[in-house]
Amino acid sequence: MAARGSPTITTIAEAAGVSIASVSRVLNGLPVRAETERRVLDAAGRLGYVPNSVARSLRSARTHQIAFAVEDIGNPVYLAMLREIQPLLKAAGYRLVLHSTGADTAEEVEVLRGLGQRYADGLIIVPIRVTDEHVAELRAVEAPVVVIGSLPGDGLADNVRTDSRRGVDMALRHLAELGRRRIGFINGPADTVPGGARSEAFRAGTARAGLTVEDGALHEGRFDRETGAEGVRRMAEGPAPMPDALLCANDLIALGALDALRARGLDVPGDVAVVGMDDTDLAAVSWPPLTSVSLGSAERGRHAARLLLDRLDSGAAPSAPRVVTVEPRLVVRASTGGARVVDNGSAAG
Amino acid sequence: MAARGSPTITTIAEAAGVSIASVSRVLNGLPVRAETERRVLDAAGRLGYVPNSVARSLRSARTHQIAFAVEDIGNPVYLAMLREIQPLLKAAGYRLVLHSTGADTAEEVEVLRGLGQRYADGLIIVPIRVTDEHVAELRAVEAPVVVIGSLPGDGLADNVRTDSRRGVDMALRHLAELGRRRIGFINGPADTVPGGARSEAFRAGTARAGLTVEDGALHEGRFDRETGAEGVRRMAEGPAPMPDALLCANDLIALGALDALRARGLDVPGDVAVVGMDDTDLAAVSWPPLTSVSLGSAERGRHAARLLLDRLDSGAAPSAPRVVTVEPRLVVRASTGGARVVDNGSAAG
DNA sequence: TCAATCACCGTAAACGTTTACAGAAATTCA
DNA sequence: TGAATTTCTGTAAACGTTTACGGTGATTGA
Repeated sequence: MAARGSPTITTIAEAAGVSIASVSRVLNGLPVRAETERRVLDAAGRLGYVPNSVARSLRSARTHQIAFAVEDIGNPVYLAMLREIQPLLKAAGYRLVLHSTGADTAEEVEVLRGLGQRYADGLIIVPIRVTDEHVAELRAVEAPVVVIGSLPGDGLADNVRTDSRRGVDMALRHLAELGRRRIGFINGPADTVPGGARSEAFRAGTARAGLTVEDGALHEGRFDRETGAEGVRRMAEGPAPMPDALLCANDLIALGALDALRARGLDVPGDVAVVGMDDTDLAAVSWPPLTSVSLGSAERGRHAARLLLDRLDSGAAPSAPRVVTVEPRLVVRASTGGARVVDNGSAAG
Repeated sequence: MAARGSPTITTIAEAAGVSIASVSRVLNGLPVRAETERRVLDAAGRLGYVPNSVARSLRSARTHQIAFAVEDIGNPVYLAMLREIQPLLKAAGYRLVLHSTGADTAEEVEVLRGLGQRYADGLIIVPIRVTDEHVAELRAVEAPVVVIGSLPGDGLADNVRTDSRRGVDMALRHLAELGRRRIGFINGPADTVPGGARSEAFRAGTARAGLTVEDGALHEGRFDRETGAEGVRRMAEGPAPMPDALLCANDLIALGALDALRARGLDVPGDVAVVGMDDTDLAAVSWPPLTSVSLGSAERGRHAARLLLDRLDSGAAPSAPRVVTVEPRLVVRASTGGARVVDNGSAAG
């Protein structure tokens, strides 16, 4: 048969005058006679043979692909994770399949279910919500999954979390030290994983610090700039006195707040101190530079990748799911005062 | 045989009391008797059957995956492309495999070569340099490839370009209208695709406008913030008078320049007007907001995805490679004056 | 020199699909 | 009712690998 299309192991075998088994052995470094090896390598080189990864995957039940699923890869938090995950996977010989699921919870579940097609050996997912369906699929799925963001029940899957409560406390303590007492809070949707955690953390933190927070100093919207601006507008135009500090549930919200404050002629940090969360690249770029609670996005990504690779590579020992918690840090910039100190929070309870 | 592991088409066939061919037919919507369909769907549902995509790919020689390769996905330009590409691919039923190659040219070539493994049906690549090896691989590769960024020879591959020269001209014209005459230029590496194009465009544009550019008003470094700051430092400390306008080869450089100008007490745009390139999200966030030449990153991504999907889906007609050129736009913000006008350049020659 | 051992190699089966082909069953028509 | 036609179904081959198994030829030891 004349060689049509790309050469396969069969083409090489014919060209080298050996069997396909010998070709495979040479290609996989199994012991063969020197002469055989020479002829196979020669033929393979001459014909430009490249092994077909699909056939390999079918035979070996390993795709050497790992999926990473987030709501929106444009979000700097997920991007920071991706930037850590990608090189680790590459170094371990895995390709990365990227899913941007969008805000629709059903799509996340769809990704989980899609793993059944076995196009990937494992999955790292950052769910925006965790529904019963998520839980059911997590139980059912066979491939290893690492979830970033707190999971409800124990033992569902490997889990990388962050300590939102601790992070919020660090921000509140910092503001308290600056003498701020009227703290406002602008949040994204409270029914999401991060929105819920941060709202709860704010409630708990202010309560513990003995601060009373008026209703007018709370605003809930989305995790975007408009929400930050809208929150400031409501607070400024409402009956209550303007807060002297704002905690924003992410940096985008904080940027929107900065814009709106500037537009109203309010000085930051003079009139209002502003703290963001996530410490994305934007925080360093904005003006004034934004104090932000780092929730260790990059670190969470790194841990997730490590956990998954561990499960995949070190035998198939189905050990119990592990939980890793990443410590938050407060990165102080000009939006709360001039000091450029990094408080790693190591002394907190 | 008891069903071990996930159910396959064989498991379903046994459970339904039909042949594997019938199962396949039902699953693919080919005509079968109503009774057969019922039994197969029933068994499949009961056992939670999910087709194995690897086996499908092997049989059909279609992976339904498309690779996207860039130097660094953290770069907002590539991110903007990705955000357009991803949903288009998803809608067309393709998964996205992401490669971040790093600055190493050899890795880009490796990605091209890797396509021979047939893990993807096509590739969109944004080369940072185009070497002879790139060209050779592009000729050799069988799967369709779309290159973003100008290719040297014609007909190598589908190609999406931007008109850097035109974009630079728009910026220069804008600065000229503001009365600026001493234009400085801070570039990234001139031996990269974008660096080369932008350097060339600046040379041509200033020549055409009859502007003389002194050596001291040129700086070349990397495409990062430090380079912007360093460029400003050199110009300010050099013997020549400080330029009254700076064109920066991307927004990151421009942000670094803004920082350095502020640090030296120079007013933007009063003393120095600053223009960035790429019009990334950062431009809108910075202070002052940055006038920037949009090179249509999102649009380029969209075109690339369309070209590729076209080739993949509309028959295997191996038509001649196509070239799409995206028009630049100047987005005017405060860093060159207060006006908030978008000049879409439709009147330019 | 002959048997026992060893190194290497080829045949064939398997991974989970899709599909060509031929045969069986159902339907149509006279 | 019987033949001709149509519709449906099952068997087997194929996609490109890896690998168990058995066989061949060379090498060793007496």
